[in-house]
Amino acid sequence: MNAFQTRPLVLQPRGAIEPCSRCDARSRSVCNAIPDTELRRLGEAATTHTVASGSTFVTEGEPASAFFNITGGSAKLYKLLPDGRRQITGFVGVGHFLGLAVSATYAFSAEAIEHVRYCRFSRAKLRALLDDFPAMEKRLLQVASNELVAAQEQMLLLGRKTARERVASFLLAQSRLGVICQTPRVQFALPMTRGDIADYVGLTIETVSRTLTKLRSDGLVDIPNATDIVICNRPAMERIAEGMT
Amino acid sequence: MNAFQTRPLVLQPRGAIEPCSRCDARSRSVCNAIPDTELRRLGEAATTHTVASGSTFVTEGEPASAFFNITGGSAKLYKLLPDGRRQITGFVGVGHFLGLAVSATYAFSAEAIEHVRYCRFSRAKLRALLDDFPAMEKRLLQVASNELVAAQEQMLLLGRKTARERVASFLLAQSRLGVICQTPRVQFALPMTRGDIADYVGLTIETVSRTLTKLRSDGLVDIPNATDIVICNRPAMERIAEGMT
DNA sequence: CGGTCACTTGATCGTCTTCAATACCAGTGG
DNA sequence: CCACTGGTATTGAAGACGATCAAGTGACCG
Repeated sequence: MNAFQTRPLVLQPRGAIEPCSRCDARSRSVCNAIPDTELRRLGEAATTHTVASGSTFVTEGEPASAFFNITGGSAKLYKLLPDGRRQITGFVGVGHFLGLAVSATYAFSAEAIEHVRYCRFSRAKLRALLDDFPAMEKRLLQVASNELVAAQEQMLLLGRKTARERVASFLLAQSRLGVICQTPRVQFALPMTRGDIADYVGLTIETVSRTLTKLRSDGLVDIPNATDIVICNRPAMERIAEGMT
Repeated sequence: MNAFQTRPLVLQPRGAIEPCSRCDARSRSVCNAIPDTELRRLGEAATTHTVASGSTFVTEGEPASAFFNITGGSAKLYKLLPDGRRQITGFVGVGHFLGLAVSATYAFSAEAIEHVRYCRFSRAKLRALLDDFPAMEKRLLQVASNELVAAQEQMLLLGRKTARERVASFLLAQSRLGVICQTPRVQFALPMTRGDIADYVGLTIETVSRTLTKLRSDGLVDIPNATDIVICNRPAMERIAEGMT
């Protein structure tokens, strides 16, 4: 289940090639708490990196030396049990901030599922930034609060929902992120594999696959290919996701 | 499963009877980010309340008008599905801070499992406090980060662990909070019911009960009565909790 | 084309749930 | 003192949902 792990390849001073002022992630990330006039400070605190799909760029249990801000692509965060069982705790995209843990080691691993670009802040430099820009700390607290709410929602899914409800909930959540076209039907892409979905919603690959085909045969979704999904009947899907069937 | 809901009974200005300087919770809560000289500010921002066991003092979906700081007793936080399925997302005790959600409504309900005392801060007053004491905001961010780590651990439990592993993990986590006596054996109390435990670890009451008796017959725990637990073999329990059986 | 990989589909199995009965304990009132 | 009650926990038997094991399909790529 775990792809062969490679290390990040590129490493450059942040401001050199792609200043924060032109960053795709800025509008969606905590960085927008820092005023335009101070963007150089921000740029100088970070280094940019890119990793290929399948690369692990954060490893659970290793010393938590830095924080990360995703500026391109998407990744999965996960925890492992010693025998290899895996729980994906979240998928993260552009603008997401990683590694806030207070403890000395990372509590999760992160692996790119698409080519990922990110900024890396050492603990010390982020600390200095936060001290100078309390607004950024406020934003981080907001972000963390929202993630906590999402985590509780996911606990409800993992602890109490059926396979059908889990898959429906997952599809709806994904549809809210990356919509491709929005007629009455809502189409969007699933950048992750069935195995990733399974490890996220606490099922097996086979059950995810079977559940998707069942949803299709029930006329609730369309699956033009393995990576694209169309929700044909959103209200019905929402009822399913909440267990109201 | 949900007890009849009553409303909080007592409501008094915080400083009037029990100043923050003598608060049991202070050392364990975010309040300790506020210097002694400013404690009056803190006291005036809050009102104190007490609720009996079984009372719901935060309700999912209602307008999120305030934040809470537990100063006595313990409570459970949970989410419900429309058909009554319940997921307890956490048990909280003295010093715990509740209600950080950014959204307009509470994302969870809170019900006392022992007689609970708490301080209530209106959003506006907490906002003012945080603006004046950035150290408190820093502490909140730390707390939120730690809770996020705990939430991920719980996702691993709910998504990937067996019944035996879940119960063992739960007992170990509880043992780290309220130890009564610590010989080689570790005894502690479980203030919550079997039903609460079940809804926390994503099982049924029956499975929790059966699993506990199995752990006892395996000589791993002792169960002098329904509310007390003794872990007889902690290393073995830790291996079980991590799936290394 | 052969190989790999992701996905799908089928058949069987096992863990946990469900349903049901019983035990237990504290509180209440005859 | 004891029967009665309501809530909680334990235990047993049967059943279901999802896991596991296994085979087959299709896309992509050297």
